[in-house]
Amino acid sequence: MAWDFSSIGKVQNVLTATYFQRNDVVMLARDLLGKALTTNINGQTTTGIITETEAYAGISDRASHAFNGRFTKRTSVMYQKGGIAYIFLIYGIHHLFNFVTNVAGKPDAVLLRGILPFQNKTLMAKRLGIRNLSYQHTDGPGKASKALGISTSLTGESLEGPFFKVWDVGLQISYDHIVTGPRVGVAYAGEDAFLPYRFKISPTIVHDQL
DNA sequence: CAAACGATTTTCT
DNA sequence: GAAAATCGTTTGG
Repeated sequence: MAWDFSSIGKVQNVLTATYFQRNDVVMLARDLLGKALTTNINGQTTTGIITETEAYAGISDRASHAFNGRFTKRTSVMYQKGGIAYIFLIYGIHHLFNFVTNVAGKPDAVLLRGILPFQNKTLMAKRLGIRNLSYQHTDGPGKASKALGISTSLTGESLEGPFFKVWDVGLQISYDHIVTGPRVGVAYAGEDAFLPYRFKISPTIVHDQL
């Protein structure tokens, strides 16, 4: 079943901090699939439909940067109240974007792992250095951030604007179109490496839109 | 201060 | 499929 893109743009509700402050980060990671993330960088707007996420569940999650209450200059934003961005650099190259969730003091976050280019694809392609943009150029956490112009300098910024906004655009992703599995690159996390905290929209559905 | 290590991507065989 | 690229953050002395 293909997405009904004709409905996108008609129902546009901005997700508020209240939404992100809910305490079930795993549910939020799944619920964010199909939502739209807009960035406004240097007066330039780009939007992607969220296609893949991972949940990082606070101080008890061995895969989380905040495991065991680890509090550093980098991770401190995770402990703020939900509704802001946590962006960090990985492998010296990639800027990874997270939605900080839950209330202050509970360092939960949802990692953005993939988007479907939606608005201002021209600029996204330019940022990526690509001629013909397709989903394979935005289907990883580093690639998605690059397409949206996200860098670590925006860490701590609000998800209610002016740099970031998250929209409910009326897309309903049914359960049978969501693939669930273990998180990527967290082999060091022991038992927690096997937790089913990764969610993605079924690739066949996404491919229908290319 | 030095060293090791990544919530990855790309480019090789 | 394996390995390099590449540098800020973290950790240990």
